[in-house]
Amino acid sequence: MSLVPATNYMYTPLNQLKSGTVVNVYGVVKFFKPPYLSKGTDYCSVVTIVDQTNVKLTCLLFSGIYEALPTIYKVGDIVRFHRLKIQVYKKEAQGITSPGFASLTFEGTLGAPVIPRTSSKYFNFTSEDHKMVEALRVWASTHISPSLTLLKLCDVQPMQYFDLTCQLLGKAEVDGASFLLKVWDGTRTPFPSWRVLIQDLVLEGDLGQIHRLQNLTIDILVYDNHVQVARSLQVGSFLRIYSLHTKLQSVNSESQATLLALEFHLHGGTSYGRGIRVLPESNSDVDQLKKALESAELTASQHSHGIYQSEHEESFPTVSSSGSVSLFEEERCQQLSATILTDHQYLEKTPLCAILKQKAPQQYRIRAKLRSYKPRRLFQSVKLHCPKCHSMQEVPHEEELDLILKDSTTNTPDTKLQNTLLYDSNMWTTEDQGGRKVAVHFVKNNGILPLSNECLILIEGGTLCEIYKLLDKFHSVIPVRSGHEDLELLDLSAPFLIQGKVCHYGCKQCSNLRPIQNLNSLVDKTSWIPSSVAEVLGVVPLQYVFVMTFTLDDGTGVLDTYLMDSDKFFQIPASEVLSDDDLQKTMDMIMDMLCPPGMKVDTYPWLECLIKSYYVTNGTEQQICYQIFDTTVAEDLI
DNA sequence: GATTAGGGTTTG
Repeated sequence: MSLVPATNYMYTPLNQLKSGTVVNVYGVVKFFKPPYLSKGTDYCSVVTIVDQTNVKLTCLLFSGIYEALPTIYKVGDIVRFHRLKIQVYKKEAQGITSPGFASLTFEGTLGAPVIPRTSSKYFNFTSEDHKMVEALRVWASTHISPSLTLLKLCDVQPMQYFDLTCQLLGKAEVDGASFLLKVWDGTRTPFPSWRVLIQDLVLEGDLGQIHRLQNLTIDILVYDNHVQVARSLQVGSFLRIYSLHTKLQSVNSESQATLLALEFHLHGGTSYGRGIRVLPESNSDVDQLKKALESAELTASQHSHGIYQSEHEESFPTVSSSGSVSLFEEERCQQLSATILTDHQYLEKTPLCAILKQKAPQQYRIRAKLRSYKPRRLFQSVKLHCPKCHSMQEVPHEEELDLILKDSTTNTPDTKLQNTLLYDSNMWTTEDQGGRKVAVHFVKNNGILPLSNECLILIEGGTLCEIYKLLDKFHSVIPVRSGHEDLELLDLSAPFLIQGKVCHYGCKQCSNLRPIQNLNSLVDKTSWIPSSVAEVLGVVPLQYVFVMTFTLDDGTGVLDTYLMDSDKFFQIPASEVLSDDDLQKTMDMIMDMLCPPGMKVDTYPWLECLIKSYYVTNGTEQQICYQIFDTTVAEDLI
């Protein structure tokens, strides 16, 4: 530091920037793309900062040297830029590196030590800088919401983007466009990770460790521009992977059971800061991660030692409850169980300890208690499932739905498409909302308008609130827009049919939309059965399902099993539960009955269940999963 | 010496 002549740097507040000037600035990172190789000659990092003036500045930072770009690990970090050029792009100020650009980065956490991260050999750092950093920390603590995207694997949900801090255990070439990373963070995902098929020999890493950690490891596929970065990573290093995408996939296995697996993708491109950054051992998050890994490793090795022993024992014979159970006893058991079987009553009961030692696929009848279940919140357990491609997605929230409807109906209704043989039309112009036009088309039955409670209406430009109001009076609503020759369905992000308070969605991948006029081919134009409407419109309807993990315990062993069910298990339709307070209360009641809060496990009721076992395959190893089937909650509980 | 990218998720 002493080699640098004492310079008094002036820092320009972000609300006083002038185009064409070169300035020094301080700011809190609001958004950033970790450095990546640009299509030119340099590395690039895009960083948006904000300061106490509440003005944002997006900066384009280029350098031929990766380390010369700011070492930002997360949103909330504080940066100091020297010699940043201000220019105007799309009528807004923009920062760009100018000759001699240099940066310092600090942790943004209040109270954390103020240690600059930089690759500069010599830099100016005074008590004034110290004060600047602390002032920004204080300001940010009340003006910037903490990032919610840094998640542990145990907290990830199907279908989300998040940032993962992890250790690299293995890597493998998959094909030119994708590369496999095997990582862990010491916690277990709510569903087992998918296993990407690779040739055994191409996996680089400690195979023994990967095998021992089993489902504590996840498989991440990285694509396109991330492949070469991934290829260069050192096994054992600590990483932060930004904007990692999860997707829950169900695949029908040989045993006909549905396998649920969580996929992890780092898609191509750098949108939303997608990328990978190596974290140094000195990073405080790495410190915490290491502790979590150590304790998880300990548990895993104990566990794997147990499995090792059991592999050398004779495989456990299927235990029948008492040789032959009398019919009377059988009935009594059924009555005492909170769940009953809807088929396969002839199967004999198997203790969980025996199931845990057997191969898949098998079907079992068990009697156990529900120790715990996930997710705990009802709305998190309801998903949309495509019976054709088995993809799983979240149910859009009402606010989301409102936006989807707004976004997909920007064009005004075309009067040429109104009043056809299929429907009579009416159009309104709203007064207070900038003249928004709403068209409603009343679908006729053989040229005659039916009673309103049997009438399907097509609506253009209506808000969710307006649609709900119309549903009080009319049978069903289909949101549409004016196409070139016919009214057409909106993008399948929007429901293709709404009845009561239930939105019926279609699968974007499997549907092949057909013209609205095809509604004419429906013979029955009064009952509007969703599956029939879907069929004539070329929509593959998504099914509402409950997806839950039940941890079952019968005193001999503990088993995690999945439940994927539309209405048979709880006898509550998953499609209606989100919009019906009474059904929600019933659901909560059932769950409290099956797994009473604040009570000892001994006092929980017994559940009689049928479960299927099946394999999740992973080139070198196989993991067994279990799913509940043909079981229903006893009626006297509902 | 200019270029790179110019925040706003893939569709594997």
